[in-house]
Amino acid sequence: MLIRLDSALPTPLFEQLASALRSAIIDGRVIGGERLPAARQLASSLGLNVHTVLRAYRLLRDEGLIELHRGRGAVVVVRIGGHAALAGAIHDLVDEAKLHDLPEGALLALVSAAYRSSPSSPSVLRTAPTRYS
Amino acid sequence: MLIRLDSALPTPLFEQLASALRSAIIDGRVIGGERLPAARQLASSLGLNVHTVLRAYRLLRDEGLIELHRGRGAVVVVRIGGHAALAGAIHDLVDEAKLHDLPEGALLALVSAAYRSSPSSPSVLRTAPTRYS
DNA sequence: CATATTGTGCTATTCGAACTGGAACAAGTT
DNA sequence: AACTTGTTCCAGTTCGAATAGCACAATATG
Repeated sequence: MLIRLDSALPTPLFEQLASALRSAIIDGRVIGGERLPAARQLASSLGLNVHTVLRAYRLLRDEGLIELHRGRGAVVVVRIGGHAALAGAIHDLVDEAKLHDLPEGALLALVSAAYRSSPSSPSVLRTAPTRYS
Repeated sequence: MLIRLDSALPTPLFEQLASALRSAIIDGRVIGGERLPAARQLASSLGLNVHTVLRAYRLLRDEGLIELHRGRGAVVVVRIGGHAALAGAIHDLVDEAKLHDLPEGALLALVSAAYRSSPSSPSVLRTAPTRYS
């Protein structure tokens, strides 16, 4: 597993790290049950602070992709059937978006909006209902 | 068009506004050639600063969804064939993600990573190549 | 049992970016 | 000419990321 991090990018380091690991898990390059390196070890390998690595690990744990145990480290969760369908759907969407010359940010925002369409709550209402055009 | 904004959310106001307009365009609820309300007018309607609205407009312009002209306002770009296929691909992906109980942030990060897989550049290399288990 | 390993929790600090806001300006419309 | 509308420059303030150190708890290992 090759991990490239760039502190100059706007994306936080812990997010870059989590993203690399996440993609590896979804793509099946890391098998369920496999153990990730210890946080302190990975931190010194990448020249990062332990907290940064642990934050990435905690993020992946909250997403249900890995498990964290004291003394045991981080272990990839075993998923039945894997994530092939998900990976395929992602690929299809990206292809379609590039056909439309849609930038990354716009695509992400659209996916985000669609994700929240179903169950989420708008919570606080800042403005009164408005109509235009 | 009903627009709900919430300054308490972590998402910036200009992004919330852009997101609402973007979804409306992609979903076809706003037709190509149609004119969006003037920035100052929309700002006072929503209780926002003009900059916030204009930043949302500028964002949509950079994404190729609208055009901005002084004295004329913001006009939705006319797209041949519309965005039906794109909207469908987004819907499919979100469904698949929810089947896997994948949180929104994780989904967005995966899409982002897939988007950059093809042409992007890793630029600066912060760490030496590393291997783990 | 004793020791080392590994994640958890807490507090604090520094740094930079991002968001919001005000005012003047430029280009187009009427 | 007057008005409308987006553009630009500048400033203030808030917020999060990253780092750091330390003590603690649970697990593994000998």
